[in-house]
Amino acid sequence: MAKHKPTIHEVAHLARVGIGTVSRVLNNHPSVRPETRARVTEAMQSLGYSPNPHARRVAGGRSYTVSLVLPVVATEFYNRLLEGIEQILSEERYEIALFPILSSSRLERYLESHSLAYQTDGMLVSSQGLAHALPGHRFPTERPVVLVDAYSQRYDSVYMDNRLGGRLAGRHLGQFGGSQFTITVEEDLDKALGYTVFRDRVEGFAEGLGEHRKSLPPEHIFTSRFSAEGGRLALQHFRSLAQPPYNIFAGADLLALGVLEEAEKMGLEVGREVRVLGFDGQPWTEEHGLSTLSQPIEAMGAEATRLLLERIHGYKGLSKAVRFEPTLLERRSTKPTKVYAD
Amino acid sequence: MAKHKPTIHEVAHLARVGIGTVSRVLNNHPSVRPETRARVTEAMQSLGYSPNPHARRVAGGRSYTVSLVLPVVATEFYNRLLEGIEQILSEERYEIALFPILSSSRLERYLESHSLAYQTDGMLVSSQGLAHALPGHRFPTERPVVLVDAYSQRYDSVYMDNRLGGRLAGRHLGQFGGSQFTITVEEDLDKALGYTVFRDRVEGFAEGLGEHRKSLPPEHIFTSRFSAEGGRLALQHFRSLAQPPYNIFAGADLLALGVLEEAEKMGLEVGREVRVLGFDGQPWTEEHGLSTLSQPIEAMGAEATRLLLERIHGYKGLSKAVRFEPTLLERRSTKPTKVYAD
DNA sequence: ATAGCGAAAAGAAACGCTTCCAGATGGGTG
DNA sequence: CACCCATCTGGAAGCGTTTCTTTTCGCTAT
Repeated sequence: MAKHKPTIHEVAHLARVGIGTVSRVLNNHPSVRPETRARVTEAMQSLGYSPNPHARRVAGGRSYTVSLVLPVVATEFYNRLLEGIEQILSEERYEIALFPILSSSRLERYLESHSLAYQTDGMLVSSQGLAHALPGHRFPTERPVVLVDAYSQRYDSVYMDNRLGGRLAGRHLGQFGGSQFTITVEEDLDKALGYTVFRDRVEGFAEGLGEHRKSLPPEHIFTSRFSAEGGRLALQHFRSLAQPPYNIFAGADLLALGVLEEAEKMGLEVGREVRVLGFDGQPWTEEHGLSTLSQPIEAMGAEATRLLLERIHGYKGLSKAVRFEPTLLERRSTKPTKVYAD
Repeated sequence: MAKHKPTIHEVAHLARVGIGTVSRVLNNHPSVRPETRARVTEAMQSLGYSPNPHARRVAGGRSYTVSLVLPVVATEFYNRLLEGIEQILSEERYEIALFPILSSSRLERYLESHSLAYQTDGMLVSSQGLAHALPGHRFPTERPVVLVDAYSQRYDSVYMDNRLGGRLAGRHLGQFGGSQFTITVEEDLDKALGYTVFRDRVEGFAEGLGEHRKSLPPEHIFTSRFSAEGGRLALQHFRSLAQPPYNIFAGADLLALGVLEEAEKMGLEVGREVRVLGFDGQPWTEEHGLSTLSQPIEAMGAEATRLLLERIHGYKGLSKAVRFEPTLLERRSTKPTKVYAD
């Protein structure tokens, strides 16, 4: 633990080059001889040097840091999104600064133009509502902004086609006999953020069922908070409405997990008496044999990051929107028994 | 929206002073005549000037930014904690940089010494486990660190006495007739963070009941995830074990809310057949008439921040620990009917 | 050999601030 | 009235980088 962080000068001295050369190595400037570059890299290693981002920012106007503004509902969704984002950023040696929105008052604070969020090279914003809450739908910054899991005309955006996911769910579950149900999440907490995620999934589900000439009665929609226990209550409720088999499209894997737990407790056979389909494609769904609509969340985060870096590097083209599609993973929880003709 | 952010030079020019004076005004240096100070302040106002934190950091070694490392389980607890912290920081014109730990891999990344988390003037760390996970229980930084809602010998810390809270719960509910129950939260998600919060509360509860010569049978402890629905399942479960009245100590207000919801659905009278006591003292408990153990969370955050700023300003004393106590708020949900003699 | 050229490297200037030192100002004193 | 001291103020130096200009070097073409 050196008391004193090594500077570019010490690296330069040790590698017997000028400070300019060290800087060029840091910034991957092409005109450094490979042999010189190696010497500098080695010196940096041996000194444990890492560049001071504040100095870089002052001198070059770039901090090699990107802001990520996101509502933290601490779901695995954001975990995985972050995973995808950090993957790309670390490859490019960028740092990430997180700005979680926990309340709307916090949101407002982030919109003030002197906020730290704007002191970085660019912003990734993951919140539909945030983009809309702003005057003129723009952020008070000249730096690039990319929206993740949200859509805007002004900025580049990447988003998940939740409605399609719902439709796939309807097509899949619609093939089975028995009643159709769905569990959705109350948008209460997220209303400030303008979520339509779960609504889109339910609407898509109804459409998908329609392709089988089946419909979704309003009382077959159970609204819950975002928790496994919500899924358990949902199954209890459905059981009071109809006889097995139950076909249940859960708006999230976590809800589906609750359904599985409760089915087991009730002694209902999963895959026959209770069929349940989740949404998200969480890693743990596999071990539970849970069918799910897998979302390429990491890929979405990665793509957003690539778009942002492209802008940071000076790309000026028109803003574009990239759509991602969920895909169906069929597992035991919706095993297609010989019931359907085909 | 000026393209160009005003600098200290422009402020100096407009106020007809030197840059040194402007800097002194910024840093509240005493030796500036009030009249000069006013002129400078006015110039800053009219230019919309705000100092560049990166430049301040490079020049003075201080960035007026504090890191907050915390596990984001997006509970209102952290919301309120942040509230208390930001209150103090904004008074002192400090900024805050948040480092939410969403997974343990992220945790490790934050421990690397070049991480952005260490580029600030000090750290507030809210995670028991984090402090212990470190080699030698120290963070790789020379800058001050203060622990919030955690305890350590090496650093200043402020913490909540959860066991006392449980004891208060036991003393209160123990006075009533009927069976005693508690709902606790599985520590699964938080095990990496070394939570003992909920365990402490349950242990305290048993102690408090002991003062009434009552005990807490293991099967009267329901373990749930952190959700309102968990409280509903808990009440269902308790009902299968015993007749009313039920006295329920919920480890969190959110769980207690579920109990209230389910009691209403079951047609059980709250305050007589079902008595429930929450923990946290969330603002919304009042409108629900929910008794709760109120935690001075904001005060705890504020105190931690004060300790940190004190260290940043150079205080070198021995590390201290400040304990905060929950207090009982009695509301309808545990209305003491004439049942008890006193 | 030598002029000429392009590539690579050195080092000065600049980024926006803090800090320090020297200079200016003004009032009190002998 | 000269002198001294305390109080304020101006601006140069410096923080750790990037970037631009200048210098150096190693070749090729004459």
